Amino acid sequence: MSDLRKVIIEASVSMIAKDGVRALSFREVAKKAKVSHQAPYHYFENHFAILKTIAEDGFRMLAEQMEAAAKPHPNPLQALTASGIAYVQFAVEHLGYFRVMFQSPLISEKKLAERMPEAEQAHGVLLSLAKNAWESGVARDMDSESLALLCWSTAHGMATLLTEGVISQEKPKEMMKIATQVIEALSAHLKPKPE
Amino acid sequence: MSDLRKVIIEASVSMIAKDGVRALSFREVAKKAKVSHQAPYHYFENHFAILKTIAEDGFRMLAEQMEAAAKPHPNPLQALTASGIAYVQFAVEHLGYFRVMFQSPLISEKKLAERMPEAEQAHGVLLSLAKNAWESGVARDMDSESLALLCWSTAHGMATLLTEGVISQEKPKEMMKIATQVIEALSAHLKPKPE
DNA sequence: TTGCCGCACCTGACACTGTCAAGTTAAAAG
DNA sequence: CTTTTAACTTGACAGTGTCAGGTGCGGCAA
Repeated sequence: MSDLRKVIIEASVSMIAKDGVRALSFREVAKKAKVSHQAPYHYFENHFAILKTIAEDGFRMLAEQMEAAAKPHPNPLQALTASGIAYVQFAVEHLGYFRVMFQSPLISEKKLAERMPEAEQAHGVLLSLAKNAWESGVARDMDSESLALLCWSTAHGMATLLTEGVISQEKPKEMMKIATQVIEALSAHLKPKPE
Repeated sequence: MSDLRKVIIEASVSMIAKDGVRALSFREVAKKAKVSHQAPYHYFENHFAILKTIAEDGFRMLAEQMEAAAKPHPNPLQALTASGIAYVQFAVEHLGYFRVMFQSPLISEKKLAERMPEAEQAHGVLLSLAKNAWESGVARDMDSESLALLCWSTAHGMATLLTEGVISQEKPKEMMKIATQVIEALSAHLKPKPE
């Protein structure tokens, strides 16, 4: 992989993490990389193409991080919970990627999975964790897809509220404390009650 | 209130609902309103100012819609649940406003409430609904602020996943069916168990 | 009636943006 | 030694936000 290509992606991601998707500027990126304003076009056809690349990489990273977080837990509900916390952690640590994945204009076009297998794969990780939890007796009043969607919504909402500074503008550590608390509270209420 | 001002806001909101916050263009708006490219500057100091106005209006509308949805329910948990569904409905019906409220660059600056009393007020509605529910015996394993945050996260996550087309690109009616199902599932798990 | 004020706009210019077209230059391939 | 190709560069264009400076016109004091 070319060096400049990597520099361009890194600069773009950090610009987006700092000031939002809107703030991405090819010319600014080129300036940072000390190349001409057209150099980025050698690696990416246009604005849209770099966002797509970033989103694909992001979904790959997210899937990895969720799986890694779930792995050590033999209890399926605990595994699901841990992956939810990892989801928020990914958003906090890789805000640039996260914003592109869920805020960029490439989202609102067609079904996400169809045009991005990486997103489908990350979704698959969630679905299988939810299915395991459901089969172990969690939330039997709904189906496992609904359980997955409930968990996803909560984690995703938490992630966006925290990273977009709606709740507060704390340090990452503070953010994770809040997120962990909320997600574990949800988990506690999903746990089947022993009779 | 001036006529042109209203036209400018409406055109901006519809542009943002269609193609995202990034797609807002003062000059395009001016073209739509059939005025010169500088006319909008008579009502809004700059790009930022119109986003702020839209966000303020949006938070006012959201608070109203949540309160109205909760009002008819004597049961506090049902009231909280209804306001959660209303939250998603607001996002679906007023996507332009919703995006500005939570995606625009004015978010990630300082604590939201400090610079926008309207947002603080909407937050107040949520807090009081959650407090009522908590006092009626819901989710006693956490405090009422955490309950509020859990509900907010779920509703907000649901709203963004649906409106940004991550889950699917269905008709509004379909979206609301999914959202209602998920939020009521959460509600069912929060309900105190009769011994 | 006249002169002036200020509101609600307009015209023009500037720097900046994405992107098309057309070089350049140095290494690899034949 | 020529030709091709990869990795860029320079130049130009339309579109953008926004500053500076008009313009016309209704209202109002003299």
